[in-house]
Amino acid sequence: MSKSRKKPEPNVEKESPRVKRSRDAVLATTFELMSEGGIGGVSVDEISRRSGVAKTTIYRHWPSRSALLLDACAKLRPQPPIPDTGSLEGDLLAHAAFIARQLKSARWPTILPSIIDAAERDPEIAKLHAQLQAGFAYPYSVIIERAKKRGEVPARARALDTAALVSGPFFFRRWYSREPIDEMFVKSVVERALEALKARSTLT
Amino acid sequence: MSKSRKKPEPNVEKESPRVKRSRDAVLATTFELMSEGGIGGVSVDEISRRSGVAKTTIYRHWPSRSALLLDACAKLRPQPPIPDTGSLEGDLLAHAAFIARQLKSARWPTILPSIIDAAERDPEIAKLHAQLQAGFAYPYSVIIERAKKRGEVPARARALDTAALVSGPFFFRRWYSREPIDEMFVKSVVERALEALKARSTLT
DNA sequence: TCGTATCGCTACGATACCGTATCGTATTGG
DNA sequence: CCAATACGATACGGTATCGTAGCGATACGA
Repeated sequence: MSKSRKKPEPNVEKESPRVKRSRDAVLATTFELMSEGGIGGVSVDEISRRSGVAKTTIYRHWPSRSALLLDACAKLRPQPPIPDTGSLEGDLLAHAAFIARQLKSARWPTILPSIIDAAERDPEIAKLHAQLQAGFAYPYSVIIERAKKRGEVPARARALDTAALVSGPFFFRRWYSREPIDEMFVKSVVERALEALKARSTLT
Repeated sequence: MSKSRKKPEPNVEKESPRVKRSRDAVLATTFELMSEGGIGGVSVDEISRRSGVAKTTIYRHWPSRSALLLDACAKLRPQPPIPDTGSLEGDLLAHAAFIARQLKSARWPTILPSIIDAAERDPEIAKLHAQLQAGFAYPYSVIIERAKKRGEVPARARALDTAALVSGPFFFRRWYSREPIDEMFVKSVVERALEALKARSTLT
């Protein structure tokens, strides 16, 4: 009930250096395996082998493989820098270019399909996916909100629609048609999204 | 070497009714399992249990689990009806609405993420994915080609770009933001794609 | 320095899967 | 009707996986 009294309480806040080493090593290796083989390519035995941390130790820190996976996925949030160029067009272009770059070189685009697949059935993963999606949409909402204050777009403009109009075509190229996302494509997609935002006929 | 001579040759063309029954049952069950659990949710033992076809028989028809999976995936091609309303806008709207409907109720959208995931690493699945993608893009190319003949769009318009601009936002909603794809969204997305097609500044 | 928390190692048990082997039975087509 | 073919049932060997148990070694922190 009360804070503490007798036992020093392992103190979740300040971990012993040893447990931190173990935990970090395991999480890093897990993420690495995820990058290589998706969620399905991660096994506890392999994590143990590659990280040098004993399997028993892994199970001392996480109750199950799923828990470990969810924990490791928390590292996925990219925390993108939200551009602030002073204009809606500048912000959107900068952010779109950033996403396009990430899709080409970052590691999370390799993992995401397996998360989407798992989310299709596993509700736990679905929750994780929703969190990732929210973080992904956040920059758009900031950018649109600023544009509203500047009077560049009507108040009814919806950030998520812009996200769909910009990221949608990018994702399509990355995972479906597998075409490269060149600069021209980024520009024209953003151009289209801007028109949608400023159009009289509201989006949705 | 020559066509045939002595043995009646099992005659791949005209299968014995028994083998057809077995093959069909197995393929149907495989597809069913894929719909429920994605590619990863398919095991030969489970197919055998659920279809009533002995595992030995399954291995008499397919050399491996992968071969069976690829065979079953051939059923995925949706062969969508290509609309011909007489105008580019009508065709695109009709086709977009069809895709939107499929995304909501058909079974392949449940399976596709697992294919995408597998294609990220397995070259065999990657080939299958490319075929599916080609079939998916085909209606767009027919529609755009007709519009070119009518002079509705410049000759440099690219069908795959239109596919990205239309299907991209749909896919985004289906698998990322998980919002429903209502009729308004379909209309506005198609509107945007039309603007892109007719814009002076070329797409890509 | 010394007790305790944490660790590594090895070995389990249980399950699920792939693919093969054997052998007796049922269907098919001539 | 009869031989060839396909089939079902069962069992197997091999591997990979998840999680747990026991036990001795080690690093930390007071």
